[in-house]
Amino acid sequence: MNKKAIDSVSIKEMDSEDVVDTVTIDCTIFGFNEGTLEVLLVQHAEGISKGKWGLPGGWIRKEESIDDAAYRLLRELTGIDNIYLEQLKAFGSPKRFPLSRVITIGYYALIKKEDYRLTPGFTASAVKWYKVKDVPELIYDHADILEVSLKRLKRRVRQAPVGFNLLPEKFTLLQLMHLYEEILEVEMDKPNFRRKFLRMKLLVPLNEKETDVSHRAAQLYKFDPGIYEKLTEKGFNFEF
Amino acid sequence: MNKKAIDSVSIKEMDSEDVVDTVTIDCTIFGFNEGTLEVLLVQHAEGISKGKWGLPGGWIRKEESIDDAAYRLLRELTGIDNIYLEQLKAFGSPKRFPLSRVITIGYYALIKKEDYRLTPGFTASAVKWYKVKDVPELIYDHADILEVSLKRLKRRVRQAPVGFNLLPEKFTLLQLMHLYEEILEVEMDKPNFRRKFLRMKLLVPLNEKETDVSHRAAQLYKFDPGIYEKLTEKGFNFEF
DNA sequence: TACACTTGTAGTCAATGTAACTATAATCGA
DNA sequence: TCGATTATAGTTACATTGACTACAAGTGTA
Repeated sequence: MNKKAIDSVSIKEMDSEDVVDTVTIDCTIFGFNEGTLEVLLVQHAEGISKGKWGLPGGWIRKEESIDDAAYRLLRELTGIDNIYLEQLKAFGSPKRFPLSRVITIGYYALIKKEDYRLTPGFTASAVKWYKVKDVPELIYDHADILEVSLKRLKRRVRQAPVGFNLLPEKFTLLQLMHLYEEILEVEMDKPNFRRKFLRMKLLVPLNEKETDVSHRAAQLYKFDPGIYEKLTEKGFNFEF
Repeated sequence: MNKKAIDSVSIKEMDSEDVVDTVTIDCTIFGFNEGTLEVLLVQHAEGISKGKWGLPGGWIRKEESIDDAAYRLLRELTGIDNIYLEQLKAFGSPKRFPLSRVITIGYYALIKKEDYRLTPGFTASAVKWYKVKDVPELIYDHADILEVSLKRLKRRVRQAPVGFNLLPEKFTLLQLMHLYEEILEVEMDKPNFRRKFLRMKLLVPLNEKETDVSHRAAQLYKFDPGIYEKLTEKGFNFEF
């Protein structure tokens, strides 16, 4: 099988044949920008899907675990090392990939856009942030994978404070609320949101306020890593 | 690769080489018996894992989806057709299977033990129900898969009424409560449980009561398939 | 400088759900 | 008929929530 034809994105892997050749990884990378949820898509430069957009992905090396492969691919694409990453599930329709039987393992990642920088190795093919509500047609079953990612994110965000991985280090309560509103597609009440979130002691108020706003500046917060970890493990229940 | 050596359980598949040879399926099958949660394990009859117990599994045919493969394997093993089945995730440590690089896709299933019957094709190798708290050492990474299955079941049972798939058609409120207690490993209060569950209108009281009990007979219920479906999709929130 | 406007933050109140109980009803076996 | 056992109903104190109102703190403008 000609891997070059299959997936022009996984440039680094194409040189080596030392990969599992029936299983790939595809990853939905979420970012949050000015109140809007976005995904990172790549444009395939050659092969049968030339010109079309898809989720970034690649091959698994024979000597690495699938999680390691996902981290590696993400690092290669975004330059970020400490990333929030979770496996979704495997996608395995027999016809999902037209040239041969390839099963793909879906992942989704949450990144702080401020940390993100495009790495040189990838500037060859186009890479672009798309608003989730505005993605173009995707190759293969990537629309499926994106949809499952979104559902999973919606569920996850109500059970653990993973949303923070999309926000900058310092943020206001309103930013946080807008994040939840955007992901869950609901409208919330400011005072109630505030009360609820502050009660769980996850947020640490900083000695800083917003700057450059034309109204009363809001308190900036960061989150308490200890409580964050506890809540991520134990989970909470965030009903709206 | 000699598939016979890898997994003696997937007898039916061994004859055919028309399978994806780097990916398997392994399935945790849960049953509920007299207040205890059980899993169905198989004993490998030959190969490197001879005599050891593991989760039932097998190969994926080239022309079937992975979900179809899981259903097929389950049907072959249990004789049940309409089974509750959900994919867990893929497991892919490079060394999880000693002979070659094989990635496995974990599933978990819930069955009503009354429906279960062992099929002739499988009586060759030993098949046995084990109490979840009493499983023997398992091959490969099957202990991992079982652990993830249990975690998933715990989470799922609080979000949708999937627990019913483990109960017989007709059941009492107390049986239902014991099921939740067993899965979630908590103790509950009868009156409160009753009130909470009845309020969601999921249960339909039958014109029948328990028989052959040496105390006041309890009302028998079945669940309302319409509401069941709605709740399974929409989810609920069952905190205890 | 005063005032309007915007957004942040605090507090109120009724409705709802829950945990921990107590109390009563039904049934069986002795 | 009585006592034991389990089903089912009801009570109460309490916490959480949603929908509000009110006020504070800044900005920009007349």
